Amino acid sequence: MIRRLTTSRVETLEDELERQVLDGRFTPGEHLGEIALAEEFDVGRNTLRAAFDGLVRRGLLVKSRNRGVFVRALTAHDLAEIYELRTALEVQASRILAGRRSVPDAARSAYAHHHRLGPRSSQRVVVEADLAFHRALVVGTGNARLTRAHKTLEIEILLCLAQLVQGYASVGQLAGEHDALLEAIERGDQTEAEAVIRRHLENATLWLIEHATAPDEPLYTLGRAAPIESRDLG
Amino acid sequence: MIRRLTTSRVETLEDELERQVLDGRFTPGEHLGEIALAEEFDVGRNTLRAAFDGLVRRGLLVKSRNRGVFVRALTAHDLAEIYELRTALEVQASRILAGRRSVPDAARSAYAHHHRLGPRSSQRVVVEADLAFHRALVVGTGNARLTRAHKTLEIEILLCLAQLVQGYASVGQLAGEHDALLEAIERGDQTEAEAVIRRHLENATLWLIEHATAPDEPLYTLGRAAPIESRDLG
DNA sequence: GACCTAGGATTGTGCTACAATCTGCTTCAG
DNA sequence: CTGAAGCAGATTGTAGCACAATCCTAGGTC
Repeated sequence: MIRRLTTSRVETLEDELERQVLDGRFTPGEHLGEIALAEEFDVGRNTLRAAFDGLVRRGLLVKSRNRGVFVRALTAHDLAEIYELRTALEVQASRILAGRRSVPDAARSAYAHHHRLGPRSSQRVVVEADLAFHRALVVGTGNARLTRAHKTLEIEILLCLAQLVQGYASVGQLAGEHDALLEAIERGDQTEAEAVIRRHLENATLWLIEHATAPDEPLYTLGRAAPIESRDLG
Repeated sequence: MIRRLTTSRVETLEDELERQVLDGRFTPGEHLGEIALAEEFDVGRNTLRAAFDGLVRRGLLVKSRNRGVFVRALTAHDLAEIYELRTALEVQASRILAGRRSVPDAARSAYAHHHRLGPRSSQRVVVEADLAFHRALVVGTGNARLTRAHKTLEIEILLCLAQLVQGYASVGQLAGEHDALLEAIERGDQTEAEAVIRRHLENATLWLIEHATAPDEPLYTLGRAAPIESRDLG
């Protein structure tokens, strides 16, 4: 794989903004002004706008013509949508892997790492370990498009966790289900693998929605209201 | 649903470029120069670049730093990837619909429209009718993210058809399988619905790959070679 | 209280300038 | 003749300005 030696200003900015949004620097629905931010990051307005575009397409921001971009405010409904799509992707990945009877090495080590975590680990670490396991399954298929779609979802999941859910399922519960999945894949049992991952994600959905703090409607901030519709998710 | 009254220049340009690429104005791998195209469409370089960005993220173009954008050259491998992802999405959609025992009205009328086509219909019409049926299923779930992902794939499928497959499966074959799917959804039989759509798409994949003209490697045009890697699909 | 209007603020778009980088050609050593 | 090094031209990357288009708010009128 060929890698570029330099990264463009836009990409750097995009990553930095993503980090700040996921870290909760901005409140959900907050308006991001071009001029102030371009000045803060010391980039041109063009560059900032390009970075905005990227984050809009990744679902972290929403854009409203002539009003600017806003931090996406997610709802329990979004959570449900995200997990439906996630289920679609991971079911397919599990079936593909089971069809080959091959558990990716990365998935095995991600499983071990996750399983090793104790109850004292921070939520951040647990979440990342859990996601890493699931990611490894998808990446293991070798399908770049499947992987890209999953990556987009991961980011949205992190945004959900930042905005409307605190806490996370216990390591023990998750690891048990992960184990069952790996076992089914190893046996080449596609039907069972699908059933296991489906149940696993359904459990996760129920848990998350139950622990979601926000109602079904987004929380608007004072001042400018977040837009109703964005072009790419409408 | 709220719609904007005006469309931005970037969006217009993006749609126009998409149309031209799918219509085969450019050859796969062809380099698109900023200055010439900005002049042709009578827009600023900024605007054109924004449109490029959109098409890159939609997978129609690939971008290479300091070299510009190129028309994406698809291969049989891409075709396989696309259909794996498509299967993931449509399986999930079928299951959701079967879980509700509800066939969307749009799917029913799309089915009727497609079924009504004769052997004299142009390929373009048949393809669009077939896609419309599948699209209706996904849209019918009401999941905007599922829908968005599917829409992206539709565009890539059209690009595949333009670049490396001629012809299309017969209406009779497809309609029969569509009918079986609707029937399973109506009965609320999730397992059967999944099995039917899986088989249907697998058949389609095999047919397409068999009829693909290009080998597994992309065809490069003379002059500037298309880039190896793009950021979003790497 | 509902509606209309003016003003201020922000984004949308085009243009120019210059830096960064890639590509291809020329040159030169072996 | 082959291949590496370096130079020159062309294209993209980024910043900054100017002005048009649009939106939001506030204030006034009925």
